[in-house]
Amino acid sequence: MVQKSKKPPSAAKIAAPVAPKRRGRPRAYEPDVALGKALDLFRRDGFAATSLDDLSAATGMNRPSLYGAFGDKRELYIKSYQRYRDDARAAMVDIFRADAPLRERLERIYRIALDIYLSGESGPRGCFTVMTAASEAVSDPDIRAMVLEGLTELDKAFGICFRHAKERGELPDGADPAALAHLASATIHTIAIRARARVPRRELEAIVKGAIDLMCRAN
Amino acid sequence: MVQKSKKPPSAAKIAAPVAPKRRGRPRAYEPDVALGKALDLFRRDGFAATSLDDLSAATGMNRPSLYGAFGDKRELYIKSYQRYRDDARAAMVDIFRADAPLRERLERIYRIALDIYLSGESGPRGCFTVMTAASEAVSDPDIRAMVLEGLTELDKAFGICFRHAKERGELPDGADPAALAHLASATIHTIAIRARARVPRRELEAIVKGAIDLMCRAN
DNA sequence: ACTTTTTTGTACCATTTCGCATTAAATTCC
DNA sequence: GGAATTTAATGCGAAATGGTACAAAAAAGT
Repeated sequence: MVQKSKKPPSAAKIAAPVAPKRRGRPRAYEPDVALGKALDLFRRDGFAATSLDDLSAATGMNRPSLYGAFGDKRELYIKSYQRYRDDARAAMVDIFRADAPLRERLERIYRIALDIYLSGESGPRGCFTVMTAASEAVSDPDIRAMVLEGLTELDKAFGICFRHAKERGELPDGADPAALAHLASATIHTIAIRARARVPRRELEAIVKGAIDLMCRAN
Repeated sequence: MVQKSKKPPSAAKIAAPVAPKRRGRPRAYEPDVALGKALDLFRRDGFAATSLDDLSAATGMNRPSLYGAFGDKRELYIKSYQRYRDDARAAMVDIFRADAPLRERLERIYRIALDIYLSGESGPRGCFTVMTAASEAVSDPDIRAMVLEGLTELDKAFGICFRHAKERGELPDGADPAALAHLASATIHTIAIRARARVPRRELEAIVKGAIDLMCRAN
């Protein structure tokens, strides 16, 4: 159950990613890259339209291995979503924490977001949080909770951003950081959706620019 | 192939919805209400997770009748989407055309939108355009075109709204109607997504209020 | 060399899914 | 009343789907 139950208890403290000398037949796949492939498929087609055969083919693992490594399809979807969130957070956290002017921070956040949403060999894949909200979230309480967490996490990050900017005098006194944060999230959501409709990057950047102009001049 | 090939050519000009005296066994269903039921299902579960059996049960039509009336599953989905768009347009067009103050128009539009997104017996169903963008739009060009049309139609309606308001002096000279329209659409999208994550109406209304405040005070 | 452990690979099963072929029913036209 | 026409109802069938049983394979321990 525990993520990394590799090392025998007698192992040295230092080594974590060294070869742990597992007992049986070695794995023919790397769990991390396999999960990445699964995520790619789920992001493109969604939960219901992605079959275990598809996943098996994409990961190179046969079905029993898939099942043994990640559990059933739903569990794999959940793990894929967590992986997506981890990646997205890792890509943005530095920018959210950075001590740069508001406009610059927003520009960098949206650039990263567009990179994520527009990537994909067979068309742009959008935002997995939005996709999951649009599909499984209504019927599956656990997944819905994760989605809600993803949405509020973004709201909060933007909220801190705008509160910080207001304290530094980058925004007028009347500015409402919470409302601005919701607008910043809304802009994320709208470009994620439009990306999947294959709106070209140019146009999405124009939408972002308009939104940033409004948010930076808010009163 | 033609939508309404009911009347014999000798029929009177006046009568369109009167009983057309069809030749064979009468239909046991009303196409309009059946399509409405199908739309309900598709909106809740999406294309892939809705089976023909589900549709058959919900509409009361058996599978061959479904097929005969609407074509295969994909065609039924497309017709459902068109129905959704028609309904949504019908619910909003009067407000977009009305000659009321900007703030009031926006408030009314978002109230209608929330009504649509939050309705549904088994949980809120969100916006079908957004759902379709999040699922079939990447892989199906025809559906993608419809989604894109839906997105731009909303942008345009809001655009006219803001341009009108600017001409009437409700917005400062520096205001950018196109950018505001994108923000208004973004607000639609964000509440549609959050609705499916079961964010309560109260919170959605607060988000809408914050957005309206910003849009009406835009400079 | 033999046992133990872990993973792989093949094959299978029950169920679901979509689509259609065929027959039975209900209505109008003659 | 009988032919023609349109729809309903039953049910089939081929394929796909999620999941698992079971034996072979590959490594470490003894």
